[in-house]
Amino acid sequence: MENLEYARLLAETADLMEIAAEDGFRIRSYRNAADTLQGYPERIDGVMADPARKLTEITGIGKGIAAVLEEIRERGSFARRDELMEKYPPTALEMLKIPGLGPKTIAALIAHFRVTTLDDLERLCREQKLRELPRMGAKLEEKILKGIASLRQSSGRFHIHFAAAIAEELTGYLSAVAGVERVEAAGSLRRGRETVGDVDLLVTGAAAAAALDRFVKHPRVGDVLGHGDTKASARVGIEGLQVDVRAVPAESLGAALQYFTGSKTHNVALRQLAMQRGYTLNEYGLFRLDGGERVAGRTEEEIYEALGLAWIPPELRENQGEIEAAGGAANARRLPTLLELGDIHGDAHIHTRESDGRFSLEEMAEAAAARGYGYIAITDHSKALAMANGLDEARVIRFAETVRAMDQSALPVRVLAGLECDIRRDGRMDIDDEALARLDLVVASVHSHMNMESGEMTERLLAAVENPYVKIMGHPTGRVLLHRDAYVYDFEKVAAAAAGRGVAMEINASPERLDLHAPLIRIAKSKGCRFVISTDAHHVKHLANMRFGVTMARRGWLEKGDVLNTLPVDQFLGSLRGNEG
DNA sequence: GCCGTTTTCGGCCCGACTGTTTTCAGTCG
Repeated sequence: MENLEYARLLAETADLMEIAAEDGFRIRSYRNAADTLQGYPERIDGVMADPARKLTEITGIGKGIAAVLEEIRERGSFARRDELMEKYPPTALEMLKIPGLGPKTIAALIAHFRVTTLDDLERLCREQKLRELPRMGAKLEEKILKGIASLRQSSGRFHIHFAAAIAEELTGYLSAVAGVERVEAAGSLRRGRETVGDVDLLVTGAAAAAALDRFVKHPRVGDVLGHGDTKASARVGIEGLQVDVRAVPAESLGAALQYFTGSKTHNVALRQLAMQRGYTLNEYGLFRLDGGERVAGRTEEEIYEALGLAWIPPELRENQGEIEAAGGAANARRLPTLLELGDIHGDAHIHTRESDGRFSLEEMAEAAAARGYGYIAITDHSKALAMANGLDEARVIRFAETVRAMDQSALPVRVLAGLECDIRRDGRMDIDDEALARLDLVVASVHSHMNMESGEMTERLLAAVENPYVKIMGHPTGRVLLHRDAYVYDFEKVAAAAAGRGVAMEINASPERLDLHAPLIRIAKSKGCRFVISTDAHHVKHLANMRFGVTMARRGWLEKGDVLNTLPVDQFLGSLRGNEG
């Protein structure tokens, strides 16, 4: 079993324990252990199989949780979890995802109304029954209804890093089958959508059909939804992500990739174009309307070329002007030369143990060097995030001095002194200017009061942009994928102000945020904004999330020149607000 | 439940807001 799955069982149990009002410190231990496992560099299964190793050597795992992990390994669950699952409906965990609904309220609803499904809960809210209970009222009913609606919308979708990991695992597994030539992921995963509903894999080679048989026997495959000669479909892992594997003849791989990559609207537009030019396009190739002769299909490039287009990178295939930009004479084409991961030279939003990160400055610098970066900015939280042990003015100043005093030549990369400073309700910074002035860069972010009225929120962000020390707007819309919507404000107005003041927009590469997303990136660019792609890493392994931020930038049509952290450190610093020229 | 230890039990993170009250429980970050 994967570490992630152990972690998930522990975290879910912690949620249920909270509803059961068990001891808070015990719950935290379960959560800590789950976090530890999630970030643990080795497979836990391997540690357990090794008689020379002990689980309790891992910090955060003691005798109790070690026994739980052994039990999970043997039978996939453990006693405490089984009891709680028996006691509460599975929807209890779903309900926790509704913002504003916490364990206490859920426990009360279950005890009083015997709620077992989201439908039950929805009906109770519509019938205004919740207000019969103490401390519950109209606002809560409204909030829950909204939450259920957005939960329904997002259910069945998965974060991109999760889908990518499964796709990569299966690609390796299927590629190892003798007689398989190529395995390619298509679908929204290939386009780099921030969440995906299912994964599409295409397999070519003499043994493509054998690969389908192998796929359904994969140890993590659960329900097999279908299994024929050319297609197998199954749910993978305990999360149940649907994966479709298709056997494709090599001569039509390009056509199949094009077809299954989509998007639907891109393909509709492309087929219309094909029609105008006397062709018909399907997953087997591009054919002449008169006579049915096949003119392309082995590669995507030859299909686009036959239609008079440059090859369009999958990230752009959303029918947002990419077909027009790819057309015309070769020298008149307007497709951007998209940014690539290798263009990135530094990471400008990183947390350490000073606030809520899990590693030291030196360890994060080491990990950045391993990625070939030249610099990082350490940007821990400011004091408004008390729970994250945010820095107050004195600690900010001390931190800046510590970084200045460091022997930078002894560090594996250049380390910049930064801060992720909270934007307060009134738009002022959480830290006074005198302290901010000591830093190399300030990322300004909203972490509170996310439900302000649009006009007020706009004013708040405009005020933040006015602070002379703010260099970057952190996760500008505040959305948390599959969990919380963006806060509402006049983005164009704020983007225009940021462009005017030289404040860069962050593209937060954390797979849970991916904020900004493509449509807003294009708006910001049209207003003259520049961008910084940052991982918001709280763990050394989070630095690898940069690829998802780059994908987001590509979806937003960005080129190397739009992104400041493609520059070497001195030019990067020089390009930030107030340092230009 | 974990950790650290003055080895056998005490400490573990908390400030602010919201909606409901009329002094505060629940939620969030």
